[in-house]
Amino acid sequence: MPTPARQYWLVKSEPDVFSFDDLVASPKQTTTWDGVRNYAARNHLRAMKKGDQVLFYHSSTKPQAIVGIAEVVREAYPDPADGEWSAVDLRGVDKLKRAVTLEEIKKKKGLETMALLRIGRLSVQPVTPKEFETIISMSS
DNA sequence: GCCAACGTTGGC
DNA sequence: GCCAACGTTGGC
Repeated sequence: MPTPARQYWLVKSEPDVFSFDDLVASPKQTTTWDGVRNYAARNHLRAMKKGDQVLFYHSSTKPQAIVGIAEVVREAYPDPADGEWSAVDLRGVDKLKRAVTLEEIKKKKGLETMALLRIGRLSVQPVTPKEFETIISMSS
């Protein structure tokens, strides 16, 4: 079977609760991404494949920004607290040299259609390869 | 199965 | 701290 194309995602976290630095400081830089209780978000979790790249976004903080890149290291399995829901394991890969703020994303041509801007409250969302690339280019 | 009430997210 | 957006719950 051919290797499937790598997919891209974005997850939100309140840094006061769990920041990207917390992820990197975790054993093996890996944590269980659980507690998601929204069906759209759950479906995205279930679609994640090992090796997919995940933008790590800090919400409810100043400034809100994408701060790092994580990677899916374990595909969806039952949420430890409630098996009806799903969890994945994420490993912190790279902290962005420069955080890409929500304000910059709003202004950037080509990112108008990012789920981050369109679907405010979705905590796990898909990102297109082009959007991913643009964010990376903005971070250096 | 509809929809009003309620709860939560998250930008401002 | 406010409140808009919107997902979820529960009565009917």
